[in-house]
Amino acid sequence: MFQVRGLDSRQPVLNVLLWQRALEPERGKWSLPGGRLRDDEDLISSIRRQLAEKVDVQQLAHLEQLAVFSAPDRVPGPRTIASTFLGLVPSPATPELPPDTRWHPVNDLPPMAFDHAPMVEHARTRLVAKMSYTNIGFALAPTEFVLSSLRDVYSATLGYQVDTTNLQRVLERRNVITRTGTTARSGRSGGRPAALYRFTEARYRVTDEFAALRPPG
Amino acid sequence: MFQVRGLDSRQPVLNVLLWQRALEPERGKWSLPGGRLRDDEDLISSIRRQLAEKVDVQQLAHLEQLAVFSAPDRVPGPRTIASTFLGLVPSPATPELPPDTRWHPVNDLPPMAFDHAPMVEHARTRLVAKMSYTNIGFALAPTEFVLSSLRDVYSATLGYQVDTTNLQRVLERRNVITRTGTTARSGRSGGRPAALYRFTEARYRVTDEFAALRPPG
DNA sequence: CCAAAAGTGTTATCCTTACACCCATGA
DNA sequence: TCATGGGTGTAAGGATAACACTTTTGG
Repeated sequence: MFQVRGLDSRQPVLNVLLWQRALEPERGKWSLPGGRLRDDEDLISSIRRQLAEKVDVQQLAHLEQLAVFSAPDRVPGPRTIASTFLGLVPSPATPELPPDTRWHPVNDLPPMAFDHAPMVEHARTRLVAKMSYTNIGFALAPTEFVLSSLRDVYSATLGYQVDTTNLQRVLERRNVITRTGTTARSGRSGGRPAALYRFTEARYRVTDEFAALRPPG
Repeated sequence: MFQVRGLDSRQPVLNVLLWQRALEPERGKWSLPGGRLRDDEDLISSIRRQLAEKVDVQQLAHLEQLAVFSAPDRVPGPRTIASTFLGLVPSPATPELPPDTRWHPVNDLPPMAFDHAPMVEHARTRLVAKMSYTNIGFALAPTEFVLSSLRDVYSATLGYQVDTTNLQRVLERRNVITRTGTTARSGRSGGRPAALYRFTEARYRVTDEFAALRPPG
């Protein structure tokens, strides 16, 4: 589960939700949330159930299947196969967390249990790719937002500075974002009030199969 | 497993290898090759083992994980989860097939067992997407080839007519294909002899994250 | 010499980045 | 009226599709 955190600060950062193991093996290391699949549920239902134990699942705006990790010795004990998912939580949400659970910046991960570090890396790669040619940003941004906030969401996720002006035009041309018509109040230090936007659709969609958001330079 | 078949004919076509069920349930319908995972192997090893029973696995140039199908009732009997893979066989290869196994054009599938039809559709979508921004064509094309053959491979896979000239320049600029220096003999009806090419790398590689092969029009 | 197939040159178009400039607001 | 951020205009660059034109071969 990813979320862009610190949208009000100067440097918002993409975070991942981790859970610290209380027992051996790998005690003290951090894990992705998850658990066993029951016989009467499919993987998506299972993941939703697992996550419900950690957070308010209502806040999960997107959930998508990723790779399967199946090395026979990936965890000690009986053979276990991990099917990983990408979950996204919109930015202003602040889910209640159990005490053993914390958000961690993806660029500064703590010691990770088993093969969970490559899992996070893989998930981030998929997310970055999809920011280019889908409207997946809806699942990370607030329902209504100012362009500079959206730019922060994209910058934090992609890992490089995005130009607000061009982001606006690219997303407007693709009809990914829409003006609400209202404007936000200007900050305490003055400045022109910004127009409010929302995502045109609050459902995952491939907006332009061949589109690109290129890094600067 | 996909292969472009009929490269020498006027209209080469993308095919998928299917196997006809001899027993209930779904007797007579066609299945993707596969089988159960053993405790001491990971998914890739397992798939290679399963396929070895159908074809010469040496001819498998690319193998890649796709989606997991996990609906509890997707097959009758005990709960079974299917992890699907995309396998590619280069074009001139003609693997020996068991009698219950046949190549079928992906655009004209026979009655499919269980949820195997959407599996094929999903695999083809992934393949088409990857033709644009990776060198995955190496796994479908002959080791050495003439540009018009490569155009046929791309056309069959993508499902629309590709322009030879532009394909050449796109792939050369990305350094995906290389001239061998030799030329093929011209056909019986005359014509200038064509230069032979090969793929620069015989390993899967993302060549240009933001590249596109757009359909005509 | 002609048909056929391969290969090259050139243009038009589209998308995106970069950046200068204008606009609206609070103090 | 000035600083601050928001918004628009415009130009430049890069990649691709379209297509006319040239080259090389067999009959």
